[in-house]
Amino acid sequence: MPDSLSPATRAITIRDVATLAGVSVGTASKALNGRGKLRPETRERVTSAAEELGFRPNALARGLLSGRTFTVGLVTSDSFGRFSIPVMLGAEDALGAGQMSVFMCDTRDDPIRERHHIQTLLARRVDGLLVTGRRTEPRPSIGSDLPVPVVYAMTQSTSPDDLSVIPDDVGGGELAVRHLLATGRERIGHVAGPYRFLAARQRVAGMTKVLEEAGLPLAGGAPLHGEWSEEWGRQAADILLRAEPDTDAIFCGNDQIARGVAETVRERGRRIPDDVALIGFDNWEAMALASRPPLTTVDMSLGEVGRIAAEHLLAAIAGRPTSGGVETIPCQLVVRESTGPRRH
Amino acid sequence: MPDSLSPATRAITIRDVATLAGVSVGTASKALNGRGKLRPETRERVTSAAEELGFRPNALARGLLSGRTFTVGLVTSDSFGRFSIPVMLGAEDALGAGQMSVFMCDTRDDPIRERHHIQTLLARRVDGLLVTGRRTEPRPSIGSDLPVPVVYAMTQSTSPDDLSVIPDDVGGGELAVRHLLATGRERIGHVAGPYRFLAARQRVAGMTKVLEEAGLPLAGGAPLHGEWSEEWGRQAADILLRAEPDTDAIFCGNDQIARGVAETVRERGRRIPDDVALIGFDNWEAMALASRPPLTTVDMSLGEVGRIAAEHLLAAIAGRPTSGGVETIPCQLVVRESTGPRRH
DNA sequence: CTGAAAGCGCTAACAA
DNA sequence: TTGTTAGCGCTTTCAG
Repeated sequence: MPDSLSPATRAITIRDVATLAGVSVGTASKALNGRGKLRPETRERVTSAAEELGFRPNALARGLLSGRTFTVGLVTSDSFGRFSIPVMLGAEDALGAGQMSVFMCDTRDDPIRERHHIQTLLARRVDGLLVTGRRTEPRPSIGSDLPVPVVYAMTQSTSPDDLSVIPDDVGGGELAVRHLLATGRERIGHVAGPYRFLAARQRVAGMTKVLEEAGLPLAGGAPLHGEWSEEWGRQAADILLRAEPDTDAIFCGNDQIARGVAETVRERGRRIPDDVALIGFDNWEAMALASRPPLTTVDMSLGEVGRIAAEHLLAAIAGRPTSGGVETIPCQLVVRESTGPRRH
Repeated sequence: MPDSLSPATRAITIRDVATLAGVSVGTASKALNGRGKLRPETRERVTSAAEELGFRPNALARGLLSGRTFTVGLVTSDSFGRFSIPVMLGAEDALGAGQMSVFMCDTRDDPIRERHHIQTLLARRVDGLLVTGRRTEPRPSIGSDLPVPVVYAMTQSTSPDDLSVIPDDVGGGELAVRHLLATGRERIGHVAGPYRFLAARQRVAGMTKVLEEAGLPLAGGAPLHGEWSEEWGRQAADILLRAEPDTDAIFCGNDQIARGVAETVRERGRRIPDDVALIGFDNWEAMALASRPPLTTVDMSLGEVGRIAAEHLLAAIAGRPTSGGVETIPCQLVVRESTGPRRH
């Protein structure tokens, strides 16, 4: 029975190309890879034969031979969520430039699944692994004796031997408050995310540092910790404005909180930013732009986090490993209409 | 010089296992794969040798030999966006169950990049391709003579020979309006997304069908088309309520529009849902839950879309292809507080 | 029941 | 300059 119609036709091999060009496979290989000494005309014959047949070398065979597959595994515990996606895009960018393909695996926060995925990826002989997460909290290392380099992005390993790349939340907090100070605010409050989040605590730390340098107290005395939600923003704004009616700026733990705060501030008849300036965190555009007014916010440069992590991984794969430790990527201030000078 | 410390040590091969077990590689292979007839004791010796060495068969070698790699390529033009992600998760679910690993590629909407990614994936000998998008609009086929099966998810191919799986937007529109009718509404308006989106037009079609069946006119006479934004929702609600002050329900093209509509409705002193019921589309939880009140909405079951598409792909890979055409996946109504009976 | 050998598609030595 | 050969790690005949 003949190999029927279309989708089952055998793939083109270099032997087909060699035959069509009237040379041996070895010669064809050299011609296609620009190796060795060949008569230009021969090279040309092979090239066009390959072109004509639509030849694409079998990556499996190459990988088997060379020990390099030009693939990396991207293991995420964030179910491709809001934070890991920009990280992945940045990583894909850097890896794509290096001709690497990416295996994506979602662990659903399950250590068993994680181990299984890593085993599978190693069996596929990936050249390296990128581990991403949703939170910057330290997590257990995926292993210290793996046969390929590993870089953590948007999450950090508890092991100091591993390399982790995360956003600089402390710096982000500093950036936010410096901006508020620069626009003349002096009674600044802070509505934070849950205390159990490292990111929330670090943003507080950055803020505190800048306020202390400026010799200013925090409006309300202490940061208000709650959920990362608009609802919490609404509640907290109520609490804060009741306790400190002359608050003239509020730094919010994320954009959702900021949006909730904005609603309450407006409902209480204060103008933004004329009476109260507002700054968020994350630069989640769907939130920040739809808020009234659009939010000034801190962007964590997640694409950069992914890109840098991927570049470290590529370097390690190329035999130039970065030593272990945590690398933080600076945040960027994105100024919109919710901050500006006071107007009475 | 000895093979130094950890990360560069050669991977374990089946030959190592065979040697340790004191058998030939052929025997080891049979033992590990449960093939042929072996003395149980031999099988056991091999198994534990493999265990001891932490042997993982080289997937490249297997793929080279068998012609099956147990990988698929997932090509997205949505930059891992809000719509393609749930689709991918659903797909990964189905594929993972089939022991398939997934190569992720983002085309950034660039046909050149797309072709390049597909070539690369084919060179890697993926067993199949999944193409996803952000819009349900027909798009050019990625090719009719590819050596592997292809399924489109959350986007459709212009070619009737290709299989596409998309959400049933018409049905979603019907679902929404039927729910409004069931809660006793009779003056229903519609704030839609941009007319250039197929999804927007299909939701209108579903709505129209149900209203006609019920013999009711559309409040405002025609759907109001605009951007998929809160801002448009605010504007459109103003227009609609001015033109038809006794509107008692508004079906919105998506959750962002609904949220904008909600704000305006409240600002104009109407209660939701007592005076005006509101229903959104997408079930984007960050939006739908933060809206006041939380939005009843239509969920497109994107996870299902991805899962079903992946299952068709697996079936095709297994030699049982589904014939070409478009398969639509039903939407689900998610009832929250923005709809309910009228109360005067 | 087990071992030896061939071969998947490719590249790199070595011969011619 | 080109062809031949060996071998990457594995599975699968086919002998023993």
